[in-house]
Amino acid sequence: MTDSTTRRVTSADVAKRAGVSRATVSYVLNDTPHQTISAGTRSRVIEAATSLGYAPSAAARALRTGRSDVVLCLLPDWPIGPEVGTLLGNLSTELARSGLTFVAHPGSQADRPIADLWKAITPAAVLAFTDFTPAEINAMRAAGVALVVGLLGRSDSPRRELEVPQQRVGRLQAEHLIAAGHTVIGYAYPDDDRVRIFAEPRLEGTRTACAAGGVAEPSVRIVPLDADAAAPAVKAWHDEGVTAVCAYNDDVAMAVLAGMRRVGLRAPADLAVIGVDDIPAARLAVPALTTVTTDQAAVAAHLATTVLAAINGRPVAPGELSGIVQVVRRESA
Amino acid sequence: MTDSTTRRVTSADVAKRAGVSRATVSYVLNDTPHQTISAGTRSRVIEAATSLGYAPSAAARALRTGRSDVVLCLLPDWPIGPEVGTLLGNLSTELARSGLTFVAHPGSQADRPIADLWKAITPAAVLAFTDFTPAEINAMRAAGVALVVGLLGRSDSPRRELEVPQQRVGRLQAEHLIAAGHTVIGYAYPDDDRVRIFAEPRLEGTRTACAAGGVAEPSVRIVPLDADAAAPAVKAWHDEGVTAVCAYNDDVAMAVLAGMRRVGLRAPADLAVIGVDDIPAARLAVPALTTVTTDQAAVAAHLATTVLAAINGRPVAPGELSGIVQVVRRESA
DNA sequence: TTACGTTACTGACACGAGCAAGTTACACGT
DNA sequence: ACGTGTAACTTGCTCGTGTCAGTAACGTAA
Repeated sequence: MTDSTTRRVTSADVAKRAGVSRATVSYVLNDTPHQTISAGTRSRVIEAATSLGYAPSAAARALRTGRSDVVLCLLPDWPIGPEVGTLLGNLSTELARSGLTFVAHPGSQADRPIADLWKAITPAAVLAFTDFTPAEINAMRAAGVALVVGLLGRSDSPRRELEVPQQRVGRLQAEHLIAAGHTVIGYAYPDDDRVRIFAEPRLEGTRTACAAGGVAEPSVRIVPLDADAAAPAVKAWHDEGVTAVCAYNDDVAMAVLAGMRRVGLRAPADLAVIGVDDIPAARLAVPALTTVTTDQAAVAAHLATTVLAAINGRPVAPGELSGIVQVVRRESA
Repeated sequence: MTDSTTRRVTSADVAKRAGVSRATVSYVLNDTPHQTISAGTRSRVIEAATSLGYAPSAAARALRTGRSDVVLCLLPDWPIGPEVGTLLGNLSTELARSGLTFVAHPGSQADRPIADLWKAITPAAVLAFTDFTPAEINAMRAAGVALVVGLLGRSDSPRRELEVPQQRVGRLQAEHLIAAGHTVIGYAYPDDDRVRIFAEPRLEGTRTACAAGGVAEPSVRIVPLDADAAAPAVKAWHDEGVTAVCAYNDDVAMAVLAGMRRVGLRAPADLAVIGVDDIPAARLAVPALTTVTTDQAAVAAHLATTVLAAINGRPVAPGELSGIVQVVRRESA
């Protein structure tokens, strides 16, 4: 029965109800170390707090401590797919377990100088898919942000937690094709420049696998998401003797399939194709698309522990990332 | 050259630099009404603020005013597609233009009682795709949230800003098919119960269009995202005399196409199919998928003005929503 | 007894910004 | 000269918390 005119319940209300001072309430509710509280008082405070439905004001807390319990994730300006969506969802769940609130800020950073953004939220940590400049990182640190992570980016950035999974994706694609006996491999690179930060590490992984498997460097071609535009690339590969291609993702893989149809080639006989993500359309394609999935829950869990460790000042545990990506074997490769 | 040890720049710093009191700084920077400030002072304050790189602490501001300039959007627990992604991006841009910060909270509400969430952020407005209970709405109102919007939901909810666009989508699908001469229409309903809030208004729109076009009620069948599972539904439609189906979205539409392939039917000759969303895979399908797109930028703009109006206490302008959805004509219908 | 330590608290300040109420200084009318 | 009005400020309180520095009560040892 919350009355509309009711003011916010503050810790002073709890204190009055429990017959103690506000400080005591704070100590009890935060389990402040080196503060001795008698069992009786503790339970009285807790009882009062729950019965009043007390929840501390995040604004006041943030003002006092200089940081909030919000973890801010800056999303890239290109449309995110369902995979990134589930990754964020899992990450949110994982962080919530530790009392952190995860929020994402969509839209290009150009909208609003990102400076304003983290000043407006005062987050405990900031994650972003792209890089930060050293100046930006310093500014955030100074403003009380405990952790700044660029998930992907230039090779000189300190932390790039998503880099390894992305490379493994590309590696696994190539390994699958090489194991199937292919020796001349192509790489279908996306048309959209904005996804370069994802595409580069994947391609890198494919290159690594080719080198390790004693196979020539992959032949990289840009494949637009259009049958007519994809056809020339497919034809060029075929003329080159390429028998299998790793595609940046399932959309690009489907563009390759569409291009093949235009040129009169059949998968996997003339050209094997393997995608990434396992979007719903992949299993419905003709032929059904072989692809690589990532265990987003596992990645999220790893990311969450990294964030938590950094916020609490503990050393960051080295991630266990094996088995995080897997091939979904269908017809196209 | 921001030194790492530098503390946050406060309005007191600006005041000192400009040689005025803190209050004056506040008045200048907020254009407080009924406060007269001389031009000289005003420019000195502004100069000091910009040269120091001052940005007000959101925490302090939120504490004082009782609300922040954050607009919180609760995302549903099912994976969001690229369309919702761009909608959020546009909304973010649109709101940023008015000084509001848009953030999204992914993950199921079950993670964390939503009460904690808005207490932790103290947003100016809360948007959600699903409904709120009246108790939740009251609690938020009491806590200073200016606006609570359930974008979709039960018919007795006050505001459902996304309802109309969704209905128009379904209506436009059917209108397109009826205009092409079809008289027996099916509706391919999604397998996933979680998207029901989107599916219901779309189906509703299709029903409306059928009634208006003098055509029988659409034959609704659930179509899973799997060729084998979709085949029986397709066969049943064909036996029924259905010549065209509206699909919930492009994924479902592609499942229908896949099911048709299993059963040996061809689109659009034996059965016309129309999807929703125009995902990249739609144009790459065989046959290329006819579909309906929504102008997410326009929807975002409408949503943004609604939010702004409500926050500023102005009456909400009735939305101009015609021409927001359009058919992308390809081969399948 | 005094000195000292521990337990279990309380009082008061600080965080940074907004805003009501008070204070000058100056112009204007009578 | 004196009130009145207004432009152009400043002083000081407030929002709700976390936390440092007390302090009273109660031992306990010398």
